Order: sequence, then C-alpha cells, then structure tokens
Amino acid sequence: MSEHTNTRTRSTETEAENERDETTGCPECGGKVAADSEHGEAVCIDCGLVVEEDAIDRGPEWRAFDSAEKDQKSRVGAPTTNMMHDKGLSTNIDWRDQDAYGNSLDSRQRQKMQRLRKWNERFRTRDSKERNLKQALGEIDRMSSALGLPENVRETASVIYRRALDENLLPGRSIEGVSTASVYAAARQAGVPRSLDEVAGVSRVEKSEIARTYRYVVRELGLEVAPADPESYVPRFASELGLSEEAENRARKLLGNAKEQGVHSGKSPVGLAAAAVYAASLLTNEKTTQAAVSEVADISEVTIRNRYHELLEAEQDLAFV
DNA sequence: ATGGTTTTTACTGCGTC
DNA sequence: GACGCGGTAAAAACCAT
Repeated sequence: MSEHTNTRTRSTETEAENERDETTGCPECGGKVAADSEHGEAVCIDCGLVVEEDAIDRGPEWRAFDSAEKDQKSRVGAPTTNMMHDKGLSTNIDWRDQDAYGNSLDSRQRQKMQRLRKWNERFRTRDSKERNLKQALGEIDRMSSALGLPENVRETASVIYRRALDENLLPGRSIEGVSTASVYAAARQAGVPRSLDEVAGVSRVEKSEIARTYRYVVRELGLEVAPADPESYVPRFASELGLSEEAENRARKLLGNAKEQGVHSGKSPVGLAAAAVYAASLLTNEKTTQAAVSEVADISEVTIRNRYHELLEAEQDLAFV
C-alpha cells in the first residue's frame, strides 16, 4: 500500500524508518529531506520533491495495484507445503480456553476467543470452498477442451458448479464427479451435447456415477435441460465424416419428419442422429459406411440400421399425407 | 427388486468390386 | 476373398414401477 502511493503523500513512518540524511535542506522549499532507502530516493518531507534518485532501490522490481496482486507477485513469505490441503497457510485456534501457560482465561478473554474462533472458521471454510472451486474449475477446463467445447460452455459449467457448491451439494460426492456432471449439463444446455460416453471418456469418474450425479445436480438446482435434440448432434457428426452442407440439411429434414411422427420417443437421440446422417449420406450420394458413422457417433451399427429404416419409413408415410 | 424396452454383441448370408 | 450391408437371437443396459 504505502510504497505505491505517490511521492507527495509518502507518510511520516517512512521518515521514522530512515534515520539518516536530514542534513541538507530541500532546494525547493528548504524543508527536511528524508532518505527513502526502499526506493533509492531522497525526498523532501514538506513538498515531496525528489532530491536524489538512482541510489540502490531495495524495493521489488514489480508493481502491484491491489493487495491480491501484491500477494501474487511477491516471492517472499513463509514456505508452503503441498501436503496440507491449504498448504499450511490457514490459522488454527485451540478450543481450550487457556493461555500458553495453561492458565484459564478470564471471561472477557474467553468471549473474545469465541468470537475469533467463529470468524476464523468462517474464513477458513470460505477459502476451503475457494480451493475446491479452483480445482473443479481446472477440471472443467481440462475436460471441456478435451471435448472441444466452446468457451461459453465452460462458463456455464463453471456457473453450475458454483451453484452446486453454494447449495452444499458437494458433501458425499466427488469434486470430479460434480464437475463432470456440470460439463455434461452445460454442453446440453448450450445445444452442443456430448454423449455420456464421450464425457465419461475424458473424466476420471465412472459413467454411472456421472449419470447419478448429473441427475442429482439437475434436480437439486432445478436446472432445465430439455431432452437432447438429435439435430444438435448432426453438425458434429457430419463434419467429422466430411459430409457436405447438403447432406447435413438432409439429415435435419429427416429428423424433422421423424419428430413430427413421434418415431423418436424413447430412442436414444444419438442413434437417431447417427442414422439420419447415414441416411442423408446415401440420399446425397456421398459415400459413408455404417461402420464410419457408428465410429464417430459411438453407436452400434445395428442401431443405426434400425433407426434409419424407421427414418425412411417416416419419410414415406409423410409423403402420403 | 422386477419387467419391459432399447441397445449391443456376435454371427450369418447375400451381393459387389 | 474382402467389404459393405441386412437380418436375427441372445445378452446387457436402461428405465419406470
């Protein structure tokens, strides 16, 4: 703080610290000149004129504009250890109402200690949440980029996680699990869904646990996640298979028809999307094999076959109406 | 826990290049 | 003969009850 205020307002404590050199007066106003060894300057106390500079500056070579930044840039301080959850930086207050010699405290002191304990605990849990959050956000970031999800999905996932944390949904659940569920939910909300399998692929958590946690989080947070729309998978599959715009649109149309006829209820959206993409590739004469589609969609060929028959039937039925 | 539905696995036969 | 495709039966996974 004080080291960054400007020369003029440098306070009297600086004057007290720097004992030497009040011999020469300030050339400007004749006032006293105090040496500021930290900045290698000699400054007039009255008018703030820098009388001498470029002496040895013992201050840090960086500047910081608030205390947080200062903490970050500073390279000094107590050694930290990674073995403790908080790197050993938090405070502990003994629960006993005794002083260092084992004598009990008077009631006034006891009350004071109670208060201190309470607040210490509050701060500590607060930053335990911070740490939790930090780790989770790291995970979210890692998974999102592994899944090729855009920035805004990461944002959403982070927000979801924060809410889960605020509402105390974490106890009993792993950070990993909840962050994965957040990513999954965020991707779906943003209309760029990834299948549970895909998400599970980049997570350290079992698929079943992700699903469980996901349901839990969605329920507790009252998140509104519409059932995944098959169409939202289409662009990704199409591009991974190198299909044309035309095929992509064709696939959408097929899905649209299917939707109107209600063919798709209960079927997995991914399978439907995969089938539509495959069917569209046939209709537009772009060669793709069922195997390739099943590969990118993570769906068995059998399912693709079944679905795409249904799609074509729906298409025909529609033509009659 | 159970039963019904959907998906997957594994296998087979057919046609084409 | 390898490949793509279609079909089938049984197993597994999933979901609602």
